[in-house]
Amino acid sequence: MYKHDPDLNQRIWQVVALIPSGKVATYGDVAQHAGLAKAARRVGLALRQLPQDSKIPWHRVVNAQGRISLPNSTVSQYTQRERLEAEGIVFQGNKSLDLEKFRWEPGVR
DNA sequence: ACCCTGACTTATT
DNA sequence: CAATAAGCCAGGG
Repeated sequence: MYKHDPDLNQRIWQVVALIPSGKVATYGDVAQHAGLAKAARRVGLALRQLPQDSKIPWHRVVNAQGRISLPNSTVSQYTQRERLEAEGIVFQGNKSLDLEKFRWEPGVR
């Protein structure tokens, strides 16, 4: 898609900003939509660089297993789960969510 | 250019 | 379902 990378983070954040409330996307999905098909890890970095006062819904990004990919015992981890549940996302087994049901897919995969 | 790291992923045990 | 191993890609030292 893009031949240049003016700012990879911005592209990634822009994609994340498209995820609607009540839905989630995997790092892989975001990467693909940003034109980085196999660089899911890069997405994680971008989110980590995201300022806390940002309006980007970073909490709507989870891993391919439908689990929060933030290190345990971190505040952000709680924050993410709280926000997701507040949007109607339900966790099963108290740790993973149903991707089949909440995954956001504007295009194909 | 080389090596290590990581909010990842998929396949295998 | 949890633990491992092997891929993958971009950053940073």
